[in-house]
Amino acid sequence: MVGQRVTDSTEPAAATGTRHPGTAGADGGWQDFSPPALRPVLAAALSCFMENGYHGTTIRQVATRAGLSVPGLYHHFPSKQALLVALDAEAMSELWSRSTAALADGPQSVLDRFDRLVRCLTLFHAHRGELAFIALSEIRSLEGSARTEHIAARDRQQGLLSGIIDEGVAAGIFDAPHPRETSRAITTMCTGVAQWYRIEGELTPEELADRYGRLCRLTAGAAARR
Amino acid sequence: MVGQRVTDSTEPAAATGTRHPGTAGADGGWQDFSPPALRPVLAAALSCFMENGYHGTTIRQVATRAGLSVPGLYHHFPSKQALLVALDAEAMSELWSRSTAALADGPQSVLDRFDRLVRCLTLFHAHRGELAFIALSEIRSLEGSARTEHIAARDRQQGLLSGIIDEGVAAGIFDAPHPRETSRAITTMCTGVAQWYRIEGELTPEELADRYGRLCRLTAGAAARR
DNA sequence: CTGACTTTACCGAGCGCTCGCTCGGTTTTA
DNA sequence: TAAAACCGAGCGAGCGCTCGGTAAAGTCAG
Repeated sequence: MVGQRVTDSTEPAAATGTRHPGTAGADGGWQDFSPPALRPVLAAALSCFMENGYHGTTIRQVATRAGLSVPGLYHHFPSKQALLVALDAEAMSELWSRSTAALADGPQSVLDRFDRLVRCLTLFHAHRGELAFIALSEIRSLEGSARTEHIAARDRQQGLLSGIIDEGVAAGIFDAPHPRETSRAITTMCTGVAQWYRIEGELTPEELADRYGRLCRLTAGAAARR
Repeated sequence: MVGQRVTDSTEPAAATGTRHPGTAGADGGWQDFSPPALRPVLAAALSCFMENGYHGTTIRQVATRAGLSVPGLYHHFPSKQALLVALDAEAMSELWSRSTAALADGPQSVLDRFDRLVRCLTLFHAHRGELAFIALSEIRSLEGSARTEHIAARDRQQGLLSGIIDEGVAAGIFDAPHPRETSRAITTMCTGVAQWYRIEGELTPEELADRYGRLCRLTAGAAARR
């Protein structure tokens, strides 16, 4: 019941996807955030979920916002749950592919990789705030295996940062007597961006990423740049 | 429809409340977290909301968990919304009274007040994680004036920290070229504790507060203690 | 190019169910 | 003996979802 459109919807922007232009794309493209590029029905679902949450949203609201009737909506997605699962998968896979691209792209010193990953996290949560917010806040609305898979993806993602911090502590780059809490704190800071950042606000995502880059270095116990 | 039981429910643990023993109590009591002390119906509602969210919870589930029939539940609270509003008010007022107590209790240097406020935030979100989590994640489920009031309370609360950071920057205690983002990041770190901390885990809230105290000092651009 | 046929994209109406909430009581406590 | 605490039964509304279709956009043999 859950996982058929899901695998389908994972397809467009999957792991190394160079399919759509400007998605997560080629070598250094992890900083390009041109078009949101969600299918219209998913975009409608996302904005409804943002306003009222998953359980607070009715299928009729999503249909109306997508310019469809209820059966018209069900032509594209088999259930309300599938909409959430597709949005969640989109968020997790885009963040993962951008993160791995960011780590691969450039100098490989611990501090360089740390900076790029923090920048990637911040940019993603600023540019894709709504998507990230739903993926974070509606975990408990995911049913059955979808929840398990989300948590696995989240842990894998979190492992990227905590791995780097462990490396940096071992190498004496970071002064962090409790790496687990340090890593947790930095992750929380960056994902928290999705909760308050508005693209219409004073700061561009890039400016924010600069400032958060400095803050995260401090938090990790490294010297601030410049 | 919204705000009648609400004002009633704000009463027990309000501002300077010394009513229930061990609530937020006297001078230095901001670190005492003995009994959760929620009315049983509210405790039932809280655990349901934690599992399924506000909209995902039915009034019948809350009633069953409270050991009541549906009309029995409505004897205590006039609506489902009133349950959420009461939980939210409880969270916000307890955090506020503890925070102001923490600020007043002890040496008044900027760094001392910063440390105590961070400690208070961390302890609260560790000990009262469920309450804080619901208050944070169900804002959009609050209807009408309840939402507005929550946001006002949140801004007031946030003002405590950002005020101290501004002071510290002005005094040269903190090296924070962007105080707004610094303050936002620290708040996010501390409130984020409610999202992952489990009391059954390895760290006691007090140990966590020690570690987070250090991290927050670093983030603020102050020297770490010791 | 045509016309039969298939596929894709959609919709009006409505089913069965569960929701929040209430009526009109009874039992328990003070 | 009155107030407080509680409940069985059930109302109207709205929920997720489906039935049985229509309209338009390919597809392809002749």
